[in-house]
Amino acid sequence: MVNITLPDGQVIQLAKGSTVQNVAEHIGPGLAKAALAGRINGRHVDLSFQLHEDTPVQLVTSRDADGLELMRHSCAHVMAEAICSLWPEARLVYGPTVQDGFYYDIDLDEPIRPTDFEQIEARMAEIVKADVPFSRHELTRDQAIEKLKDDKYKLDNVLRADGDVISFYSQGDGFEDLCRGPHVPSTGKIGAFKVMSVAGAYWHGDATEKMLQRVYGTTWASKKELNHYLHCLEEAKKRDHRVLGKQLDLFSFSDMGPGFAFMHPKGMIIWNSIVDFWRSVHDRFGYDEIKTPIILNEALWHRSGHWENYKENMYFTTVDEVTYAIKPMNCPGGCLAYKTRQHSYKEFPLRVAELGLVHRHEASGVMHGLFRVRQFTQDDAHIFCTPRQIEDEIVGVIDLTFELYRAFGFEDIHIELSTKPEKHIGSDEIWETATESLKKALNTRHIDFQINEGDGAFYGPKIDFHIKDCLGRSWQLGTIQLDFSMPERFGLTYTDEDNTDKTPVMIHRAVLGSFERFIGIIIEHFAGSMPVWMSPEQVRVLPISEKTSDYANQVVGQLKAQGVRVQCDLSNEKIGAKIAKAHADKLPCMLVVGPQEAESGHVNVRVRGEKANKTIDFREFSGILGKAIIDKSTNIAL
RNA sequence: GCCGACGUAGCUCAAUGGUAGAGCACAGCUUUCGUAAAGCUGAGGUUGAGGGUUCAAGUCCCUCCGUCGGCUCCA
Repeated sequence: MVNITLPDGQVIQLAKGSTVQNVAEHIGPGLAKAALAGRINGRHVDLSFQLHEDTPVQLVTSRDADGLELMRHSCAHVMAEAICSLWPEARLVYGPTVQDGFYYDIDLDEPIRPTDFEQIEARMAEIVKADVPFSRHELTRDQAIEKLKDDKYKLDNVLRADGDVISFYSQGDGFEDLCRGPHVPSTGKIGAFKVMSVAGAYWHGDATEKMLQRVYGTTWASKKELNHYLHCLEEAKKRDHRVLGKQLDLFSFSDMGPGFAFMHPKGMIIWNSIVDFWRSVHDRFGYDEIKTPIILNEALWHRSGHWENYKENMYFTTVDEVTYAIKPMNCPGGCLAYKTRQHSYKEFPLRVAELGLVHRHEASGVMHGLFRVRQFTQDDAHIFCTPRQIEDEIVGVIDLTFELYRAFGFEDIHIELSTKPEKHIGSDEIWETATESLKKALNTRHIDFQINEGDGAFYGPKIDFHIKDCLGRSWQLGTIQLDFSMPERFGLTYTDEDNTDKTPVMIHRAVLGSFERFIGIIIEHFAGSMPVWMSPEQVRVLPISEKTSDYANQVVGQLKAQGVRVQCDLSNEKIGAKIAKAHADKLPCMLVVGPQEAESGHVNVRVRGEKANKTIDFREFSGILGKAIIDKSTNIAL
């Protein structure tokens, strides 16, 4: 007999060699049916796994996150079988699960097209309906290598696998695939699935290797959950900043300049609102602001090291037989500005911000709305300080960063610290101190962080800030990088207390990262419904008919005098149509006015997203609106 | 840059190789209206660009440009 400890502490006794499935059956018929796999000390095992010694066992069902993952993994095998039966020459490479689904990389010269998905799904449905068991058999490493010697991809997988036991899974009798497992007990246990897309992917993610076809699919425990997922995808599409940017007339792109955004008047209001706020915070944190040229002599970029390391991404131009570079970064210009006069330790730390417009020639396939462009504005700053000031300065940047993020409602902030890479400059000692000061600064603020060993820039360690938006997607925004190279290369100096010239430490930092990208992120985060303070149009006055035009204009005039961005809808439309239009434009607030309101000096307020409306005195409304703007409220609360 | 798909009116989309259409938006007129889209009329196009096949190309073929989904890269 073996003693099986269940998660609730209960111990059951079963015959030696009983399977995990037997455990489920012992607990109850419902669980026996729902069980997909077992978990022993954190390791997943098949239901057919035999228990030979006392052990804790947990059962996994489709209601567990990892149960769903197993189901997806098994579904990947089913899709692989379907594809192999439709294209016998297809060679399987690698088929893992990913967020919300799975993919399978396939080497097949004939392209799989979206129109083929239906056929693949139909074949998959047959396999699932047949409800054939997944069965595991094991070989030793050597046996597996011998078996797979003619299969370049699977052989590679075996060579990369850990352990001496290599397992294979087959479903039914025809299809077999190298796989660590475990799997759901049979194909019938796979829930609702859908083939989603196909795209190219390099083998091993290496651009010099062959391009494979990566077929993406998704699996859910039920049809209902699958539909919910597909619905969510539709919803996410509606808040896509590229869609909203067009719909709300915020920005555009032209064939005449791929990757170069055109910001429209409404987009510029959002932009300038952020800049105003950004300036006020930087002013409070003791920053100066400069602006350096966009085009500078090529020689500067040789000195900075960009020529060697970044030339492929830079734009160049020649005027009067002199070659210039369009700046991809602001730091060299910042160094030139620093060098225009002497500096003393007494003026340190010197915090110099720059909303710098940079150009980077990104590969054509990577552009993506405002998220990835070829021209963007960095909210950059360079802090020149002494080594002893590093820690305090980092703490200051962290505080400033959190303050800015929180103003936009980003509370879920994740931080990563990247340390010395193999290819680096500067002594180990200085790397050690620098990394320690970054760590200490984070600890001072009691901030948890993840360490990415060896991921730092070649010139210094860095901290990256990632935020999560309302859909739970993660975005890297800010970065703080210590630099020991640039001040040296540019011969930057300051006079220290002992009257000797020393090289300052340079801290590069960006908080929002790129204005373009940040605006894209907040558009998606707020689904286009911008908080009142940065809403392009804060209030729209909607007169019931022309009879109330005068009063409406009077209300508009008073709000304008108060500095509110307000418009009046004098179109020849019924009030319902005006309201619908204002909703479509995602106005934070609309004021319906008719003879009744005109008579009493009231306004009927409708707040974005709410069906209810309320008639209040205009002065009262004006106060509420003013407070919502100052407080940076997402919506107006009556 | 690589793989695949796509590109029709301002926007969203139709059109077995056979006369390019609809809805919304826009303009004019009617209506002057009380809370999520009134009615009529009108204007709007070298179907991304350039070649080719064909009696005939939005549709088939080639090249280029751009967009989308990924890969690689990255703010």
